[in-house]
Amino acid sequence: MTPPGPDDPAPASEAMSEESAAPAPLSHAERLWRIRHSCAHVMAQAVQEIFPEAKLAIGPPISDGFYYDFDLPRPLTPDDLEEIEERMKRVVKGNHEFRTWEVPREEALTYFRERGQDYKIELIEDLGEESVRFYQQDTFVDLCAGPHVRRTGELKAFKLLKVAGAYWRGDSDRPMLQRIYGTAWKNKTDLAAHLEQLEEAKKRDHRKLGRELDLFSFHPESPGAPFWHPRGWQVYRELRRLWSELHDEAGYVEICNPLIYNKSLFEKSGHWEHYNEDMFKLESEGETFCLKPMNCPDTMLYYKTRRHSYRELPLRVSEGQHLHRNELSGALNGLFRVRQFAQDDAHIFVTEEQIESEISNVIKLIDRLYGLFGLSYRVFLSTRPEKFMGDPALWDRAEADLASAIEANGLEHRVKEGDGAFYGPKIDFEVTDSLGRKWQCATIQLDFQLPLRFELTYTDRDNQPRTPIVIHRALFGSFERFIGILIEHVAGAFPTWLAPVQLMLLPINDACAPACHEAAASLRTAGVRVEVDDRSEKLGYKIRESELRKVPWMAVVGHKELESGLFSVRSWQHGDQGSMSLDALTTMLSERIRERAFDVELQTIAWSEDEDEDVLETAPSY
RNA sequence: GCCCACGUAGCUCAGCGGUAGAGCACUUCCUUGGUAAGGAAGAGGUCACGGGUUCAAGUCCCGUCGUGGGCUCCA
Repeated sequence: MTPPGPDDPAPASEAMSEESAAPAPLSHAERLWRIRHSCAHVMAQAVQEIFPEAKLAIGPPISDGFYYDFDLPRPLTPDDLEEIEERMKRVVKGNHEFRTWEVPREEALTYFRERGQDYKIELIEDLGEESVRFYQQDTFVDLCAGPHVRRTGELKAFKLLKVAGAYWRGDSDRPMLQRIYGTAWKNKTDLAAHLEQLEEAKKRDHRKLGRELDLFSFHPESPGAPFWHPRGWQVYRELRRLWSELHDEAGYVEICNPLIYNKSLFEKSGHWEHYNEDMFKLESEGETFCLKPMNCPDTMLYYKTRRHSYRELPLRVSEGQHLHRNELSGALNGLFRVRQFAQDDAHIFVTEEQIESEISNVIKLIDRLYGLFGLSYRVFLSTRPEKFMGDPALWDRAEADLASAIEANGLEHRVKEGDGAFYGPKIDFEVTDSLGRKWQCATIQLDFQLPLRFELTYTDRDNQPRTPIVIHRALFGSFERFIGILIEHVAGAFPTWLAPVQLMLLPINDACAPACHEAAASLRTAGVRVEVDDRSEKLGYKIRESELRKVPWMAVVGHKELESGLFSVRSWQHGDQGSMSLDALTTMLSERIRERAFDVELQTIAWSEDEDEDVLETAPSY
């Protein structure tokens, strides 16, 4: 059959509406998926009305919304978005039916050839099916597997958000298209909640807070490398201290290796072949050196400095040196994507039998760590990919060990089939922050290959050399990125133990300042980070300043306090806390600090995340 | 790297061909004040950098650097 033109809807006998096709009740996720997918089509119609010569690429639903890629004669402006949105609303008002029908491959190709829709042609050719499916609403026809909502009138709540460049099929050698992103929900309430969440995210952007709270800065002289200011570095130091304590307790040893290596090291590890482009390189005396992009190869060198017995394993070696990766300039993003950073890295050398228990140990460490920050997380197990190295039987056993280590810790996990690295399976931890955003932080990766490449051995019970297995693992991921996540998670208001300044003493007038300095000295001895705001300003002014700096605790000291010996304590979150002796105040603070109490009330925003998180998994695969 | 946008005082921004502006922050002085901004004065900018157009360029054009949004969540 010939696909119907805009004024020639498909014959009723051949056209099928979703109404008759899908009698089963839809899950919430499925409905959202359809709404978003349908919005993409309506948007494409609007764009095509404005630019009849527009070439359409793809327009799928994504989490929170949808996008569509277009090849257009000129760049889009924000005004264009408004017009497109207006036109979309008109289509919605028309309450047009979504119709669908099968089209034989050749006819579909002819249809799109006549219209110069090169990308659609390529899609059909790549599909390699005998027939494809068309969808139509109002005047707009598109190649699409569907399904969609029944009528455009069901698209009640959407908003176009931004225009971005996107390569056709994500390939930098192919044309750059213009992508319009939109968000769509089942009703206006959900849409408003989502927009509010976006607003809130903007407010607590770590780059903005980093400047406002004087934590760090970036400079063109070293793009992608954070300059840590005293307050930000204090947070960094505190996290490092925590990290060292946890690892000392857990039986790790820490080493400190060089930053610069002859490229031969990376030839041996295989990075030179695969990672070359991402490394910073230096020349010296005719030799090529690289700033190390990861700690594994040089940790292997450490292992090889002497012979090892099976009695030493598991050998847990941590290293937190700075790493450099020459990330694409356009990929840099605050603390989230930097060129210089430190991973809280460790490599554990184990025997095959030790995998399960050692993985379990790492999981416990991660669980303990995240608990300190009020972060919940999910666990993913990635299994053997199609292209892999090593013994399949070893893979199978290792995967089973990883799964049972997860279960032994009472955790649930999802399997990402075939998503492991070629050198071994892995477990990823994805934390959810207070705004419901997900971040992949901790990772545990088994490596069967690196020990072989470096010819690592240990001497087993029977006096025979055996090859150990290496476990790569990081808990925070990188300190830089984790601090960025943390800043946004707590909106800049750190728990007491992490706060750059934990207590601000506020003398009511100049006469009370000396007493404050005395108290400050005593508090510092007790390990409290305290400052005295002894400027000749009014109390209200100083309080405001400390509030804006998100200092968790303040103590007002005036004549009253000096006479009674009781300080007026105020907390950042809850205001006036009544009076307290210096001793009691010191005890209260040092307890919180010692326990690393998460004394932060997270301000969360309602979002429908749990309802749509399975959208992609339950959706048809094409 | 690529597409688009942006770059004016430390920060947030106004100015968009005709002699650089505001608020906050900063400095000095007055004020010694009790739970989120006391008052006055002052200092501070080659308008990112480099070219070009023009009698005249933060303002228009080109390039460079940086920043921001993105660049498979694949019909």
